Amino acid sequence: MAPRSRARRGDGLRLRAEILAAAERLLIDSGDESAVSIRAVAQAVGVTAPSIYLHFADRNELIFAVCEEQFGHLDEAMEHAVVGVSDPWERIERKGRAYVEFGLTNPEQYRVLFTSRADCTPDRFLDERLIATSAFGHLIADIEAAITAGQLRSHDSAMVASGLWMMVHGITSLLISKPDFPWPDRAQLIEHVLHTYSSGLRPDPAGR
Amino acid sequence: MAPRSRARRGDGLRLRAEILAAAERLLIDSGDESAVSIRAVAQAVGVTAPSIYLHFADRNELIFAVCEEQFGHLDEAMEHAVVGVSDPWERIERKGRAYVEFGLTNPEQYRVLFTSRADCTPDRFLDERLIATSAFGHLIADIEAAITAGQLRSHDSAMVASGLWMMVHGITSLLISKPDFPWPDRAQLIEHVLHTYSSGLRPDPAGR
DNA sequence: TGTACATCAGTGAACGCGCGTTCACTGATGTAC
DNA sequence: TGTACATCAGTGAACGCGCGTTCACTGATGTAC
Repeated sequence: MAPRSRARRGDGLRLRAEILAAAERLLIDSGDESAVSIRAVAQAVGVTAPSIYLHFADRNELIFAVCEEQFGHLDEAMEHAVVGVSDPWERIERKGRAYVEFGLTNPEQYRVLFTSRADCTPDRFLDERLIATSAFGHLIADIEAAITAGQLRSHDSAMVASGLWMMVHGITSLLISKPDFPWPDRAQLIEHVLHTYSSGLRPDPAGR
Repeated sequence: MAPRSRARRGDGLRLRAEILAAAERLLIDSGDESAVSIRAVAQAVGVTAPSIYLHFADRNELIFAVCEEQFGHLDEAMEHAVVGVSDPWERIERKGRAYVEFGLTNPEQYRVLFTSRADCTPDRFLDERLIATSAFGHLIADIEAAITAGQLRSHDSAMVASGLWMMVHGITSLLISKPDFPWPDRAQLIEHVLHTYSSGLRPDPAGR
C-alpha cells in the first residue's frame, strides 16, 4: 500500500473523518459491531492502531461517533420526507414510512442504534438528550399539531409519539433480525401494519 | 471449591443440564451474549472448559440450546395465558400481553432470541422451523378462528399474525433496549399501543 | 466374593488468535530568526 | 534566502487478556469372569 501522506498542521480532521468512514463501512460490511475494532479500523484506513487514539479517546467514543452520525442521518431522512407537506397527519404518516425505509436500507446502522445495549454509553450520549433533540422531538411537534387539528383520538402527545415509535421499530427491527422468516409480501405487510395502527389512532368517524 | 463428583455412567445429561443452566444464568447476569463463553460457563459449573465439548459440539450449539429452551418458555407462557379461554379475539389479546410480559421479565433472553444476528444459525435451528412450529403456529390457529368468527377486518391470517408479532415486538424490544428513555408511564404506554392496534384490527362497528 | 479389565467423563496443558491500550520514538511540517 | 529549532501526527513494539479449540491423559465407575 502506498504510504499515506502525513497530515498537514491543523488538518487533523481529515484522518478523523476517514476513521469514521472506515468504521461505518466496516460495520455495514461485517454486519457486526464487534468487527469494528480499533485495529480493523486502523488497517482499513491504512494507519497504525495507536493513531486512532489521536482522534478518539477509546473504542467507545469511536462507536458512539458513528452512532451520532447515523442518528443525524435518520433525522434528516425523516425531515426530508415531509418537505413541503403541511398537513400534520400526513407528515406523521410519511415520517413513519421514512423511518422504516431508513432502517431497512441501513440495517446494520439501525441495529447498532436501536438494538444494542444501553449500558456502555458515555454521559454526553444519553438517550434522552440525543433523541429528544432530533427526530423524536420533531415528531412530537407534528403530533401536537395533529391533536390541535383534531386528527387524533388520543390527546397525549408523548404517549402517541412513543407508541408510533414502537410501531415502526417493531416493523423495522423484526424484518432486520429475522430476514429468513417466511414473511408475507414485505411491502404489503408494512402497509398492513401501518394502516392498522393508523386506523386505531384516528378519531371515530362519527365522533366519540 | 469442593471437587464435583464424577457423573455415573449414563448420567451424562446431568452435566449437560447444569451447563445449560449456568449459560442461562450467565446470560441473564451479564446481559451480554458474548459473556457466555465456553470458559466462563465451565467455570460457573465448576468444570474445565474441554468438558463442555463432551455435551456440545461447539459454542454455537450451546448458545442455540439456550435459545431453544427460551423459545419453549415463551410458547409455554403464551399458552398458559389462554388456558380456559375460548373466545378467539380474547385469546389473541391475552397472548399479546403475555408476549410483552415475557420479554420484559426476561429481557436478556428476549434480546438473544429476537435481536441478534441470524447468520450464525445451524440448519436445524432455522427460524422457519422453530417459530413456525410453536408460538407463531399456535397464534395462526387463533387468528383463523377469529376470522371465522368475524372478529377481524382482515382475512389474511399470515398477515395479521406477522403484524401482531411486529406490534408486540416493537413494544418489548424498544423498552428493553432503551430503558433510560423518558417513556410515559410504562403500563399505560403498553395499553395505549395494544389498544390502538386492536382498534385497527377489529371490523368497523357499522359493518364495512 | 475377588480380581483383572474396559469404559469414558472429565482433566491439564498447550495452540494460535485478535483484542484494547501504553509508551518512547521518529521525522516531515512549519516557524523564528 | 538560509539555518536551527519546535511541534506534533503518526509509528512500531510491546503489555496482558480472554477467547475457542485440540490433545494425550487419568482415574473412578462399572462389568466379566
